[in-house]
Amino acid sequence: MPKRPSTPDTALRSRDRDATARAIVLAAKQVLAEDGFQSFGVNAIARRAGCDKQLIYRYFGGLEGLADAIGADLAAELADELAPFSVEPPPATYGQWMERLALGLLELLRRNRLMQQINAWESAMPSPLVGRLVESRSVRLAQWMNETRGGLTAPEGADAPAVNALLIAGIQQLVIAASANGQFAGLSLRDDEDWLRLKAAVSAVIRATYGAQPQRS
Amino acid sequence: MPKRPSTPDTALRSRDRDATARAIVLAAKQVLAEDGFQSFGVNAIARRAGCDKQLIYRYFGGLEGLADAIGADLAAELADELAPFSVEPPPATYGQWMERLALGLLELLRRNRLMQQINAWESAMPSPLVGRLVESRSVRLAQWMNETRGGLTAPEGADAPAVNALLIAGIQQLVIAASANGQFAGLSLRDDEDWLRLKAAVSAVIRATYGAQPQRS
DNA sequence: CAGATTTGTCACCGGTCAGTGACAACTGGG
DNA sequence: CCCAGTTGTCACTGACCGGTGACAAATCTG
Repeated sequence: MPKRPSTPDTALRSRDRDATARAIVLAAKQVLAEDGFQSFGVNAIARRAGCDKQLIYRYFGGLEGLADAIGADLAAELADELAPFSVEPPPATYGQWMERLALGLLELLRRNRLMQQINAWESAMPSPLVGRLVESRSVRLAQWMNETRGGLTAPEGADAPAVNALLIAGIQQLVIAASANGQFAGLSLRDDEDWLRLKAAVSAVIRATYGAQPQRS
Repeated sequence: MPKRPSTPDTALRSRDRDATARAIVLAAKQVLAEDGFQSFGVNAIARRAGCDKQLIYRYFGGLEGLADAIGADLAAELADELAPFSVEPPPATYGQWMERLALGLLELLRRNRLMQQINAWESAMPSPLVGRLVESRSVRLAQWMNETRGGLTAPEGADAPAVNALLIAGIQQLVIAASANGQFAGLSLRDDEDWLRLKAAVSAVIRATYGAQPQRS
């Protein structure tokens, strides 16, 4: 046979733009989830995707366009992960709703290393790049909250937005810290028992603040 | 006059090793506080200190030694900032103590951009370098907590370590998010009124969880 | 004064980064 | 079959990084 310069059986690595673009998005998500936002650059992503970085510029117009593609990907993913928490019977009180939301968010965030990295990135060094990633996520989350809250309102005297922001921020920070250091403020956060203990504390705080009994009106 | 190659009046920039070392530590703190841990490198610090990066290696043995020097600096600073919260009359209940601690930490952290950056750094990408910065701070804080808590103990039924970690994590995350984005989860955190509102929420949560009345025993 | 030491500066090395232009290899339509 | 367009690769630039060796300038010590 005459010498064929390359790719004897080219069936595997067929020249498929869509497949390559998908591989790049996947590689970018992996790089971000596993190596952190420090490594989120064209070189590392192309290396991981097994293609040339030039393709990132050609197919996505650079990192920003790629971030948009990832954001769209994430929005769909988030919707899927959020769905299980909606099918249960609707909460009877605002406190029940918030408790379910907080515990669900904790569990979801704990198992999703990609979202952890995005949150850490957003906190550590906000940039238009990470902003594009966050946008779709927060929109989808707010939408889910409105759907599940029903007509429930917080008890009078409690500043629900402030209290909820405090609790969600705490959960987010604890998940990030656990992923980074395995503990926070002396509280170990490694195995499931540790997390069960924290979840109990979250429930206790919410019930104490919003009350366990139904609201009037 | 004959041509003198450099520094016509060398009185200002006298060759003083200690002064130069202090200038480097100051520059490093400024770089970290203002530009974030991304910029915490020998080049940026030397540029800001107005000297050559070689001196960082000579006087501190590299970035790690410099971090140790900053840590010592910070420990003293923290002790000064913590002092005002100790002079008041001792708290009567565990909840009062925790409330004072949480609000004090919030205020302290909010006004100290350097500690914000260190916390963000620690969460985003733990490294031996940032570990050296964190160590002295956490030791000093734990010491202060033991001194001010007196003999107070948490009410039975409340998992104080978990609840406190949740609250402190929330405060920390909110301060960082405010510094980065001016808001969190839709809660604006820009002017003093916003912070007053958050502080009220912190107090309300702590009182609801630990109870406003004194503990027995 | 003379020589050694300290203090400070500069130039350079290898490496990684983002971004770009040129080119090779493959594919499909005429 | 041939040619145009697509897909992918490679080499290169310029910038910045951490780190180091060589050297100039000031200071101290005898």
